Amino acid sequence: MKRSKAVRRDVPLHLWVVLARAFDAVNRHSRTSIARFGLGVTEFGVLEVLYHKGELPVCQVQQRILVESSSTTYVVDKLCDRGLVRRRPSPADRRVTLLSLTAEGRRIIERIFPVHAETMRRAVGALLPRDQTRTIGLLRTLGLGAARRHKTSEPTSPD
Amino acid sequence: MKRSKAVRRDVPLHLWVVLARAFDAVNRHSRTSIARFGLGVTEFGVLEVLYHKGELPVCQVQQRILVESSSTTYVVDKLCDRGLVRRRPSPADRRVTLLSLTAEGRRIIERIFPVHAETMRRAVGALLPRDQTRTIGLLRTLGLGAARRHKTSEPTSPD
DNA sequence: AATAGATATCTAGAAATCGAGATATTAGAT
DNA sequence: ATCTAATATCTCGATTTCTAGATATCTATT
Repeated sequence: MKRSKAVRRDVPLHLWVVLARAFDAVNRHSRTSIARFGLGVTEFGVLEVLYHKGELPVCQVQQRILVESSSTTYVVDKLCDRGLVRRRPSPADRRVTLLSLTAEGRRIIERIFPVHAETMRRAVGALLPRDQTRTIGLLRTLGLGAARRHKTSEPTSPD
Repeated sequence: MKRSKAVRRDVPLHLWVVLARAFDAVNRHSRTSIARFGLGVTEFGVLEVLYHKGELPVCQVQQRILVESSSTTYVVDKLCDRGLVRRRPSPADRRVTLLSLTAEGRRIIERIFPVHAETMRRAVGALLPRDQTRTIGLLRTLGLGAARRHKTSEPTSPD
């Protein structure tokens, strides 16, 4: 399969294209898998992080599920309505709201998580374990670098 | 920086998390950069692919911009309204609609693309060129494998 | 040529996500 | 103490994207 001349030569741009494609391909597994359980990816993300980390401020959940704060509010609202998540004001800092799983929420994520995890293990199974580990290292550098660059270029001028 | 025990041990799941984070971090550069020009990422994607590949059927554009067909229709509508893209029926196959840039569309993407490309090169600049090439290879394998697995598991039963 | 299945595009309505900004609170500097 | 900047959460309205399915056309098989 050929690449266009522009991209074949331009390694950084090619990397960006391939990153987007790989994410999309794996993400489709995630979406389909989670949809089986009547949840959206973001809803699942909230349940999952509370399951593994315990009670957390909204802002910390937000950082982990990779959406904007207003979207977080929206999803948490839905989960509260469905009785899977509970809000309570933080005693330490009156700006923050703490989130935790209800008994029902815990029951559900405990049942769902292992099944979904297995799906995702298969989704990335085209890479050998050794290459998976390599890729983790490379993507961590890439991701952290991109995040840092974005943060430092935001307050100042665009270009 | 530590990882939770569950993920630290579970290499495939960790890979999925890191992939999502890396994509998100780089994607923010893309979004911010493209927003400067008063376009959405998907709109930019359409202009870009028509710019580099010339006239194309809607379905081929769709595959490259990684959204569903109905979303493609939506974005193309907007670009046509703005006079940047033109539709015409394919003479060869009466199901397909061919898309191409108008003079105005070409003018805009010609001006925008180099600027955006440079932003994206910087966005992935945390990796050395050598590591960028390595990552491309690994992500290609990962992405193609995931796409194949998803395709073959879709028509049959979920699990 | 007739039918069944695949493909291409689009419609309609619902759902997810974003951006800007309001509000309250905390932290830091003077 | 006071003032300013930063942080946390939420509201509102607009935009984007999805899912499901309608329609038309094409392909392949019988």
